[in-house]
Amino acid sequence: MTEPKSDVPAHGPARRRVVPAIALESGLTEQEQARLSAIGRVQRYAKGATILDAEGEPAMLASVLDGFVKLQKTRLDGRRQIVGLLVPGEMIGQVYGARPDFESEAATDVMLRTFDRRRFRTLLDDIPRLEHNVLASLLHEFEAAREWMMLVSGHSVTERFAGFLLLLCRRWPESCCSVSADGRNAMVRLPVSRADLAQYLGTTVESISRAVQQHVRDGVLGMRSASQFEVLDFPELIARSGHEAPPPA
Amino acid sequence: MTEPKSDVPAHGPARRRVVPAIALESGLTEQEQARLSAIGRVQRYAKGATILDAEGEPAMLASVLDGFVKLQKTRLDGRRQIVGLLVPGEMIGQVYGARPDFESEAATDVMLRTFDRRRFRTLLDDIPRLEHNVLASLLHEFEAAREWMMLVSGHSVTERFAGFLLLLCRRWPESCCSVSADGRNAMVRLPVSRADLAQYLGTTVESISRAVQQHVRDGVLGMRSASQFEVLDFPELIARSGHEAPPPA
DNA sequence: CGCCTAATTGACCTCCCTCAACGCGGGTGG
DNA sequence: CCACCCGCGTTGAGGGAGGTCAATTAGGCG
Repeated sequence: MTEPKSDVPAHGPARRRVVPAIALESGLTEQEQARLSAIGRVQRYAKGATILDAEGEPAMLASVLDGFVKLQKTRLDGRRQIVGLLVPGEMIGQVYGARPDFESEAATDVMLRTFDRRRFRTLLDDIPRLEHNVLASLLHEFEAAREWMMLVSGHSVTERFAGFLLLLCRRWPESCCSVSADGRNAMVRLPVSRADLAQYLGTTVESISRAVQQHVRDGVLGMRSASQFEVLDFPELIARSGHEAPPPA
Repeated sequence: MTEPKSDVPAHGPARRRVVPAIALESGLTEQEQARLSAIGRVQRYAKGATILDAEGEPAMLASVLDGFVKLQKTRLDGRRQIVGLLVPGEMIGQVYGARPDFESEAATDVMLRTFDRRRFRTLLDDIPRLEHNVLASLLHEFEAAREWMMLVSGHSVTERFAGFLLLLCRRWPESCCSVSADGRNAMVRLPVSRADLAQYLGTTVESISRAVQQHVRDGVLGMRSASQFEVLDFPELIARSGHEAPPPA
């Protein structure tokens, strides 16, 4: 259960966990689960919808059930800086700190479980195991934040795009499909537009396009459609991302 | 105690907390503190020393007592990418996850309290309050990571350098001194070399130098020595960092 | 006083951001 | 059924920020 044993070689065979399925409920008694459910509501947001405003009171907490959510901050000049992409299992909103911090926006259609922040904290005091689960979720998010940092600080756009594809495979394997036996190639579907991608990677649509075509020309990627790629050479793609290869164990 | 009431207006009067002094011991009983002390050892590392290797077994955990520690990852091309700077109160090493993840290196001379990881986790199960403190420390680190991300993704080098100075004042006020009454100017001491700074900001020593001279020419900064700056115009420096102004409350 | 390292400055060149044009598909209305 | 349009992706030309290499200057220490 902690190792979903996916057949997707999230760059390289079986790296890390794939979809964490960190659930707030795990390990809770029936009664505790009931208390948690009592204050939670499942809500859906359409792609592009703002979930939490940076200014608004952070009265809500939410756990991502499906889809992904971008965390961003608006700069003085109006540009939006993405600081992270939340995948299922991660939490939106400051559980402890009161500061609103970042805006969260639905990057795709998403499904959330929302909680009243005050009530959730009460529960947190009552149920140590819940605090433990929150901590686990937080750690996961933390790790993701560092990965994200490695990604956006990759130097060339080509590098960042390669890194993004790999990140996608590793953290969101459902958008990756049909990997060949030798693990050298796979199909990847980009769930976002070029414009979004440009924003994520801190660049422009034009540069994204050029980076993609570069990879295609070099035979690392094949393109079925604008959002459907075939990875033709995994090792080369990894090399181009500039990151460490996964532990060859 | 949680509000050290520093007279340093960490860019703008009294923003957030200044030095958190998050201690693992806080709120523990005498006996619990004794158990914690029993497995901890105070250790010193000279500037530049490697504390934890990315490859080595993560058998050790540590809490930073003094100085600061850089978290970094080595890229394929040998360049080192800094993903964070740990200040006193924060923890090194994965408390839960087993993955070594990042190398940690002493950015200045540092003093740590180190723990055997296995024993620490045992303690964690026994003392819920300790887990709570770890969580608090982690949250702090998390927040710092996002701030760091905002910093390094600032677009021009000039912007990033301005942001770094402000971050330094906010998170490490001891390196900032003698702020004038109106809060417009202050002395700031850079605790690191240009080479380190370049690494932190993802750029080169030359570009750092040019950025500094730019600020000096424009009258935003004065330079007493290579590592001693006088902030002549705080508001302008903040504006140049490209970040939101601190809440003007 | 001479050495060594850190910091600065200059010249050059690459990458990518900007502005602009163009191709393509999918709708809608005639 | 076809013409048109509009959003999206791609391509091209030009310029600016900054990385790279190299030379010069300023500080610390024997």
